[in-house]
Amino acid sequence: MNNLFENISDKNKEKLLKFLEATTLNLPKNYSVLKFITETDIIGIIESGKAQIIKTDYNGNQIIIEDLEEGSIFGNTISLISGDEYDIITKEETKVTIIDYKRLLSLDDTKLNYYNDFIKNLLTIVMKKIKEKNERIEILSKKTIRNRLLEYFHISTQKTGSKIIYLPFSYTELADFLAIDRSAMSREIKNLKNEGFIKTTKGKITLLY
Amino acid sequence: MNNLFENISDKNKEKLLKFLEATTLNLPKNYSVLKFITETDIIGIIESGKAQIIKTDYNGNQIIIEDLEEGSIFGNTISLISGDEYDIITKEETKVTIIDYKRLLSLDDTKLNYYNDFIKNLLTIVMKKIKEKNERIEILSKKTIRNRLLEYFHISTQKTGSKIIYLPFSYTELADFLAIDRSAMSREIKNLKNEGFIKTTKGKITLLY
DNA sequence: TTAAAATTGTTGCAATTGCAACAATGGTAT
DNA sequence: ATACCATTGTTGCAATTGCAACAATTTTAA
Repeated sequence: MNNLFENISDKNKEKLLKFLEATTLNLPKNYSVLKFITETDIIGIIESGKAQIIKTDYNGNQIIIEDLEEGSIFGNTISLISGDEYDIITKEETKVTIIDYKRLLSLDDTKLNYYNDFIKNLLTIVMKKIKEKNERIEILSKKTIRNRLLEYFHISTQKTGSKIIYLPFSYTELADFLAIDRSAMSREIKNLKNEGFIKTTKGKITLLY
Repeated sequence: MNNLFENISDKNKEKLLKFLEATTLNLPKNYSVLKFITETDIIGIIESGKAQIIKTDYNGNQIIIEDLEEGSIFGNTISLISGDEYDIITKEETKVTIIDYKRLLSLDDTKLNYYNDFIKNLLTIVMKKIKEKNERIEILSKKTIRNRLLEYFHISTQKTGSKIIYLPFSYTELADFLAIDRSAMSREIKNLKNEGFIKTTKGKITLLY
């Protein structure tokens, strides 16, 4: 389940969004989503397109907190966007729906059964997000580049059941995700190849162990 | 908000738990919580005591995924406890309530308004958890020990508004949390002190910048 | 098509880190 | 009080890593 509106008909979805006073934004590439939002407590849904949650720390360094795709949700409550340290930047033309979180919680019309479904869907998505965060924490807890890579491989194969890993992003982005220097990662991948642990083809890594 | 039963009376809490066929376990120190659980999809609530979610990786290394205190919730859905890689170990005498997650989602008696409250509380807690995970990811994304410490300090002061940080755990545990070698951390803290950035007293760090 | 931009590969070198080993201190249980 | 265990501090050293700089390749946009 990846869709906030699972089990909710289009008609009911519309009703619900009206109840929640949802607004929809169509944003071009490389735009800040949050610039258009004035409420303090929101949940956003990526209807189409791609975006990233980016944090800029006190030194000006940026890290990608999360990749957002179609169906992804975000929000200050959900994804820690407090103050001006966080922003969400569209990576392509993106359609976003914004709902007011407090309004969502106060809406207590139990006659609306699709409202219950909606909350449950939200819960499921949010829990899945925790799983993903835990996985990343497990990776980042490894002290060497090699072990981060191996942990990443391990998680991938656990998910797909396959020893072939199709990288969902570029090596540059993988290095960011693993929080290691790209060139050092490149060196370590070379080592793993030389030692016969892996084989690489364009955008694909095959485990030989 | 930290309590799953916020705004729910004791009477309704009891009713709800009965509906959910909840079971309560009283476990001594250093016991595996999951050993006593047969269902596959559960949510656990720490009623009293302390525990830790621990992952053992394929090399046998253990990392602490999360500290659980009174009021904390956990579960395979919530906190990624899949297979035998994860376990929850009590750190003292601990009382745990277990509910069936699927039953929770299928329970659709909208007449029970406290059920809605329960779901909303659950949602709020889970979102808070994401915030915490994001914070840890931000810390672990830093490449040097110094920057991990400074990020940790930064987050602490952001939360409390104070330049005095009361460490919630020992230095040994802090090093684990930051995923760095304890002795190397000790060295870096000494450096920060010598350079006049911080001052330390027992269980307390004061920022001088 | 072609120029520009982004991604990838490579390597030397300095800096940081983990590791190991041990001393010192503090806390706890008997 | 004392023996035991956990936490903390310290340091040398080897290994790993980040950084910088540059070449090669691929992708993108005009």
